[in-house]
Amino acid sequence: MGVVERKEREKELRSESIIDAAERIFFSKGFEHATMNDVAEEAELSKGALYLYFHSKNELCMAILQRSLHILKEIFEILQKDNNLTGIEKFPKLANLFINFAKEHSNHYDSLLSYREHRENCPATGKIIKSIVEENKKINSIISNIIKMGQADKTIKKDIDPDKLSLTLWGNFTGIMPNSILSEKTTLNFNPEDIIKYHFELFLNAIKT
Amino acid sequence: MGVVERKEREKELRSESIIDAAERIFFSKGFEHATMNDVAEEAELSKGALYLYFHSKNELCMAILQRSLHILKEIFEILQKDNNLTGIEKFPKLANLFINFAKEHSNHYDSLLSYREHRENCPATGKIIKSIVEENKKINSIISNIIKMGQADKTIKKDIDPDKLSLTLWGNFTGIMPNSILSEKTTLNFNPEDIIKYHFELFLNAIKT
DNA sequence: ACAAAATTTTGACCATTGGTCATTTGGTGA
DNA sequence: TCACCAAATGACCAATGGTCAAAATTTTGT
Repeated sequence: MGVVERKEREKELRSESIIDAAERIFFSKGFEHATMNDVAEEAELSKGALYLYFHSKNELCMAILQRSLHILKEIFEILQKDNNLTGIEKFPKLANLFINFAKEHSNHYDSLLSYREHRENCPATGKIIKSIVEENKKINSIISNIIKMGQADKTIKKDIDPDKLSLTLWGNFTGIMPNSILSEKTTLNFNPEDIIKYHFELFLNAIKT
Repeated sequence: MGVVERKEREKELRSESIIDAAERIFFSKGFEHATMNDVAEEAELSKGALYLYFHSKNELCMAILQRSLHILKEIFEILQKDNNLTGIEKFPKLANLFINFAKEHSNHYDSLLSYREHRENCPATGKIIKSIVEENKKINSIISNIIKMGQADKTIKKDIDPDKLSLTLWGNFTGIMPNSILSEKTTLNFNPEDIIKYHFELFLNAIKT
């Protein structure tokens, strides 16, 4: 009698399908202009039902963010597992992968940047926030591991702190690119891609043996 | 008969006093929870009047952001003008100044990070946005100049691109620190300060002659 | 000094929307 | 068939960003 189990599964599915709907709506109309009614309609549910699965519009947004982190993590994971590259060779690949992610999943990339915007109302104890923190940890640990591999294969300096460098890079990813939005490309006509690559180039010189 | 001039001046003053009020309200209640009525009351005006000076709540927020950039620019400017330091010596000072700014003007610092959030509804042709772009340009040019000075006094490598490096650093400032919020300090117990300093340390090694 | 004209300010009003909850629906087990 | 319960509904509410016709205030012309 797996009724309970089935119901649980169905609840999970419904939850996912709401996030699917939210992605379609938020990504097409933009978070601000999308209403919960829109999402409800797209999910073929009533508005009230949404609130059985998510506490607020913001939390729904955080669920999307969680997916974004997950996608990115999967991408980095492939690089981490690649045995044909040395640590230092993997290093600039991180930049490429991130830039590609930003291009190919531009909506999900955007959702990453809206973290501060939507974090507020979501309880830190909630499943979604916990999951986000978890994915974030994993991403940092992947980057950190790649650096450690480089130290093991002697292509990266021993005195580099992998954890600190990992956080530094992650900060860059989420800082440099959106910043290029601020400068409106009027200042200089470098695109964010150039800047990230340049950044990695400098770092490369600083860390390679 | 300087009536027109006087009126213009008064309009400017009123506009500034509205921004003053908005800062007090937004900084104490938070942007989301502050209402235009709150601001109006604080500014001793009716709500309708606010809209004679600012197109929207978001634009009012951008006016605060403009002030934030201005403050930061002034701070960097002092460093730029210091004749007792070499270029490379000024370099890590940038990090310190920014960290101090974030600490001492934490509300204004926060407002910087909300750029993406509030940019949307503001017309790019508006005075405020133009002013923001202007301040941003100046900040980048100050950083860039400091690097050039370092190249002139031979303390920084000639083959470093000052503009690119400037953008890279600016991206860091606005990326690493907020990112530490995301990681909720659970991952590792480095504070953002450590990370920014570490970042600069690495860069220092990459750029010094 | 006064009134017409122009400018600035007001605040009641509107439309929208995030979120709630009493009620209904529909599947489950006996 | 019926009692039970979780899931879903959608009318409803409160809050608020923004509007605009009317009022208040200031300036101008005589």
